Amino acid sequence: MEPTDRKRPTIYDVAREAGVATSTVSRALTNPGRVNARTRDRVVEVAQQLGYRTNPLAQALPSGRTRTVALLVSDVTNPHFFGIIRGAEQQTRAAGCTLILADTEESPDLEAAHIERLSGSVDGFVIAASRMSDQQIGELTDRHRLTLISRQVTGVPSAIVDHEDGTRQIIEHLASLGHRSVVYAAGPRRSWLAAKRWHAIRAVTRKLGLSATRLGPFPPAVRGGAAAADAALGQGATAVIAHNDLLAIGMLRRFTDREVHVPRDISVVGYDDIFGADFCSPPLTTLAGQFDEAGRLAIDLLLGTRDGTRPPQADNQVVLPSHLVVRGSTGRAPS
Amino acid sequence: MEPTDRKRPTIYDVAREAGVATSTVSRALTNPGRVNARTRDRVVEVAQQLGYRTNPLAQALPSGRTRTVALLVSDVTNPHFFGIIRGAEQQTRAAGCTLILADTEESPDLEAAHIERLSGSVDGFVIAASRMSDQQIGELTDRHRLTLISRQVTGVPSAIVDHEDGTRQIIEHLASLGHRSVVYAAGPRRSWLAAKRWHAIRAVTRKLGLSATRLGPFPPAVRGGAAAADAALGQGATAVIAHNDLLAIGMLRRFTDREVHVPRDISVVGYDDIFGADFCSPPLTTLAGQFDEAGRLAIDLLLGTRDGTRPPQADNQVVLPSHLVVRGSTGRAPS
DNA sequence: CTGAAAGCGCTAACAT
DNA sequence: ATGTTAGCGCTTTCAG
Repeated sequence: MEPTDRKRPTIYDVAREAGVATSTVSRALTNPGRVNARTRDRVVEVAQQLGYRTNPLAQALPSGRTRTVALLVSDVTNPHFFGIIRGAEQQTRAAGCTLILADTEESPDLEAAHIERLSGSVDGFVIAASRMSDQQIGELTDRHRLTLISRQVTGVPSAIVDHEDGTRQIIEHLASLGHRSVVYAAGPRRSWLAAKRWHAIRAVTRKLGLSATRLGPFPPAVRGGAAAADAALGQGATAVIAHNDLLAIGMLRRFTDREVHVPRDISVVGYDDIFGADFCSPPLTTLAGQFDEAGRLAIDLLLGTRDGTRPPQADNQVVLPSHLVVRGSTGRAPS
Repeated sequence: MEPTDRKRPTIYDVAREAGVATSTVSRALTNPGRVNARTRDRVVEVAQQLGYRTNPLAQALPSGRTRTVALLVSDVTNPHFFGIIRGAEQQTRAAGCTLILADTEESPDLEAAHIERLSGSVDGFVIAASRMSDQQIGELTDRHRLTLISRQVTGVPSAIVDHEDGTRQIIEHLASLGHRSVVYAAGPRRSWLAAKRWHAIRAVTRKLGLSATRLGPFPPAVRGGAAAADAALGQGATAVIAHNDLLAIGMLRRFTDREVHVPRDISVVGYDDIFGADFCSPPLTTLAGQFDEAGRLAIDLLLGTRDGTRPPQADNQVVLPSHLVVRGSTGRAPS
């Protein structure tokens, strides 16, 4: 009976106890099949009874594989990212890896800084709603493994929720209620999504013979809603599409304050179907998508662990379906 | 001009280029002051121009310091943790460290599993709203560095928001509105907070001559609200204190469905002042606390980086102030 | 199939 | 103040 060592046992301890070389222990533990079944069993058993735990750092140093991935989000307190975070966390864990979460505070520089800092400690990056330019992202790709969420860049794997078809659903819904024009309360200037959404709105409205106006940009947060609401009112809008639910909720509040009745006087639509969209007043009509699935997919794409059940998309740019959830914030256009 | 090496430069490259030993480079970079100012400058400059980045893994292996901490939360999608997560993330970054986020899904076993898995890759753990028993936590403390949020265990550093004084504020508010009895819609059985809150409610109601009833436990989520609301109604309650805002919001919705008018027929109070508490219908009266500060403090306590401006508390058990935010969900007791 | 030995990039005594 | 020299715990050729 040896004295109970305070430190964790290493492969040396296991090797000695099992009467084999450390290399055999290493193989038995990480590469079974390349070692005799009997020896492997012995090693595993000894490791087990010694309470051996592999040291992830020591493992990562020679191999270069850290079994860790980083998820960068532009704002951890934005409920929009919940689904993404949870999905990514689950899938990372399922792959036996660890997730590092970093908040980039809507700043492309902070994004780059985080990547710089973490490179070397992680196997790859998932960037949600990146604020970097296509070029910056392109340069990063040949230096690091990375996948994108809610952003598409040629040659970079990504998972997004279908904004084009979704926008069509929104516009058709408004048109069916008799609205002849829509106003878009835009998100940040650097936001790829904001540009895409506006683009889609223009395309669909044109096709259906509606008119579209863009206002903003506004901060994609509840506090951005007041200015957006006022601007929309100033335009005499009958229907406004907010860049996201946060902004939409902020607008709802402002309308209430100004005694503008939604949806009697004006209809409001958001994007994302975040936590709260169903219990704000009135409940928000919004475009829902499976963001948790996007989080999972992004990890799969990064780790190369996608199961075969899904057909591989061209260029690994996955587009997830979206659907409009109609609630109380949209109604017939005022006559 | 050397060929542009594809791999990152190491201290060996820097040492060679600067004409010093690797140990000097190491010191110059991590322990300036223990090296001649001139040599240090040279080393730093060479490192800079070579684009040298220290490899965190290699640094962690011999030193044992990973400069990484893990934050365990019971549910990443619960807005209650936003502030905590953001605060912890900020403070971790400020200390030059990295934060790992793990979701424990309300399970004490998953908590333990995460700790087991991450031990060795992190310098310590911050556990928010731990579901583990005092004993389990106690055992962990002599194996790992750890601090607690929203939980107190003797001998373990922690940061909590004052629930006792907060509960007093809640009860006095209700009493001032003429309520003579309160119902507590309890959280999970394993929740330390749920026990504490009920304890505080009993103490304060007794002192003020009100009566108190406990219902539940209910899942601390919006979906738990229906059952809680029905139970409260069954008790003929005039005022109900929900375990947290999620549950309170769920109750609000159920009351609306059942055409029970809040606050005319029944008053509702929550805890935490989460995202959404101000725009649900009616807006929720709730106990607010600085959870981002709790997150920051927990990291400080863990890393030993607390600035001296705050007086050290006994046993490092910090209690943050709380205050009641009165909104539309509370009103005079029905007569 | 297994063992010996050389690192991975950095730190930390111990010398000088 | 700086250089020398062992490691940290694990992986991975390369032999056998």
